[in-house]
Amino acid sequence: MRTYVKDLKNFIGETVSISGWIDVRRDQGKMIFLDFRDMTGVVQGVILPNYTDTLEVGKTLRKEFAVKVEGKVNKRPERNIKEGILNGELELEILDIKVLAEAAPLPFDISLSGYNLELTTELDNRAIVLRQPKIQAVFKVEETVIDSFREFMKENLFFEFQAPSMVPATAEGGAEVFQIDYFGKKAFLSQSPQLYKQIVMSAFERCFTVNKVFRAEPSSTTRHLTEIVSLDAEMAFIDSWTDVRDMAENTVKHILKRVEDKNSEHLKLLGVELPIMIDKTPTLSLREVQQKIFDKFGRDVRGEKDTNAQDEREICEIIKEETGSDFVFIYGYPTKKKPFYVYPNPDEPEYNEGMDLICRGVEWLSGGRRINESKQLEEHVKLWNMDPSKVKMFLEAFKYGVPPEGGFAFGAERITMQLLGLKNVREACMFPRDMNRIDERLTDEGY
RNA sequence: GCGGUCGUAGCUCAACUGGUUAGAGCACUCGCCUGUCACGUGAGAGGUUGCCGGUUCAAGUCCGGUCGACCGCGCCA
Repeated sequence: MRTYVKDLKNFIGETVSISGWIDVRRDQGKMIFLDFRDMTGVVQGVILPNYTDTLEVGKTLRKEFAVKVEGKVNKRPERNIKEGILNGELELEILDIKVLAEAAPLPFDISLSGYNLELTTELDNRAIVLRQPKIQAVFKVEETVIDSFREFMKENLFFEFQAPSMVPATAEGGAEVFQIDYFGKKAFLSQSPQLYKQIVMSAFERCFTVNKVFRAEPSSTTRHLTEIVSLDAEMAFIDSWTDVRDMAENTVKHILKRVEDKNSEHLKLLGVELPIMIDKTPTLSLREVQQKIFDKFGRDVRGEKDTNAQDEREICEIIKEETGSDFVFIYGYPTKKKPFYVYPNPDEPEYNEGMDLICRGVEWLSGGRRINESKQLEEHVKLWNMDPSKVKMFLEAFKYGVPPEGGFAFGAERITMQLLGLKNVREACMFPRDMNRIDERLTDEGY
């Protein structure tokens, strides 16, 4: 019967069997200390001087050997108690060790304190690095982000569906897409489930999807990947785009709360403070944002059709100072600058009711109200120079009574990156794909 | 795609304005060590300084090219 390392405190005085990896070996000559790590934690084991056979085995053990250990759970002598760590008050008196698998010498230090790699080394050695506690912490936080998104959506009666990854034509026209050979014909990898979630919304009222999307942007930056996890939501029967904003805000709030609750140990390990979302997240129009940047920094971006990276950093700085919020919603972009389905403000049709949520200078989420009227939608398709036959199924959905609606989407990797203050989105993605890497580095000669 | 910075041991880094045999920590190998917890300690092994060419009495260091990395911008959600 296997005992998990985290439960050892319930077995003081008893003999147990644990399985795990050797974290560290500290060889004292006549006695050997071994730290064992399983998925639940770490415990110190000791081979005492009178176990001569086991000591022989102990001499041959190295880091990361997978082992099965029989031992007696003892309270530590008073002077050897380590405060504040798991199993600091106990240790395992090792009776027998069976090697399940030997490990080659590690190419670098993966211990908690010794780990220090360049990003490219980290990615070139992903399989090994995944054993490092801080790296594991990042992905456990990401797991919570995705779980809690799903959880909040379901609490609010959103229906989860699976969006397709292979699509017939570019959905929005904007971003670059990957073309695939589809039985000798052209198909594409989906860059967004946008049109599908609107179709599903038209029948299910509220829906969401967690799925992979692909972008062939030739963008080599700290926040672009070619394959990302998109968290998408869409809801019908809204009164205003602000209903969508509120839902987005509450979703993010829920995610922050869950991460705080479930990952406190991981956050501590990574030494990060979560961004602060105040009760009512400040909401500004694009023009208000540009005016504020002008007033504060004297940099005139008034009249620009969108925010750039510097604008986003500066407006976050201003809002943080004014309100304490790390988040800000920006709405009211030039209609022509956004996709065809975004709803134009009826009072001022050259501006739309699309919105972005910016946090600490980086975009987290985008969304807004969509056009729900069939005729207006068809007009926009023409105005955007799109071929109506390419979005036939989409347009059809809107012919049969679709109420005012909207939605939002965000990237799981970017959120994780931002939550944890990571400098590069690749750190928030277990197997990142970018222009120069698909697990292996891509070169002109190979692959 | 453009610009900046960089490329030295398995990993992380050092080597002042060009100047002896390119160093350190960790990891690795062989010893010593009965309370360590990043154990300590003695010794050893490990390098075509990314690659190609050039300048110079002399190049890790300077120049040109090339490949690669990181950062910023552009593009993009």
